[in-house]
Amino acid sequence: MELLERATAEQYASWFRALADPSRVQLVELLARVGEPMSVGQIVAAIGLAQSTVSQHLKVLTEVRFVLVEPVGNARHYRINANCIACFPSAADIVMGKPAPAAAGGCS
Amino acid sequence: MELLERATAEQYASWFRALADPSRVQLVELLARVGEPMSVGQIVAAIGLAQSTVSQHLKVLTEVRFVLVEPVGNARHYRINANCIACFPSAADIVMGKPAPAAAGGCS
DNA sequence: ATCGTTCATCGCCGATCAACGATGATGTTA
DNA sequence: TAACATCATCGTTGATCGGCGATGAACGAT
Repeated sequence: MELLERATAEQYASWFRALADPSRVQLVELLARVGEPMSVGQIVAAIGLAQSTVSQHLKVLTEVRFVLVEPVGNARHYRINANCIACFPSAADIVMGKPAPAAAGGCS
Repeated sequence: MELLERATAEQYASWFRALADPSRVQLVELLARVGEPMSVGQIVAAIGLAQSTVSQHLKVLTEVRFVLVEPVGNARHYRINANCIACFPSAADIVMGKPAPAAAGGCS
């Protein structure tokens, strides 16, 4: 009756936690729908939260690599990481015992 | 530049939030691997947390219907809701704009 | 060099969370 | 009825979170 490795469980949990907030869900959906990179200013205008708040959400999403950054001029362009989204462990994956995507932890 | 409906985003977020804790990930994985229903006592023995804590986690998981309950004697048997797990919205689903599973909110 | 723009970070606050022990509710068994 | 077993709920504590305004760092333009 052993358990899923704690470190693995924490990895999964951190991925889920990144999407455990409605604003971040909206943010991800926005970036995915728009398709092309967006600046923070554009995202702020679309989301309707303070700039600092948006920046914080973007930090969370980039840390788990759901979102990628690219500095352009003095701005920063954020875009969806289609790769990581695709390899996101759905609950079904966990349940069915599929191995962690991309060799246990690395999302390109 | 409109957004994903707020209520929809909150629905998704609540699903993700249910798995945003490593102990609950372990719990779900355990129930899924074992396959058959487990009593709270069995789960407590396997997880190694206090009974009240396990009970609380089970409440969270049943509220989003990842887990189902069935009273048996004076015990309660918890088991994976394979249905709901299968229809769990992966990040990819959100991104690709798939409709919410099971007519917007109902998991059997 | 001095603005103005763009964005990250800091500090704060109220709210929520995870964990626990203790208690209560419910049903089984003696 | 009287114990006992099983589990949910309550109340508390310390930690984390989401939001904001303010400040600061980096860069382009004047």
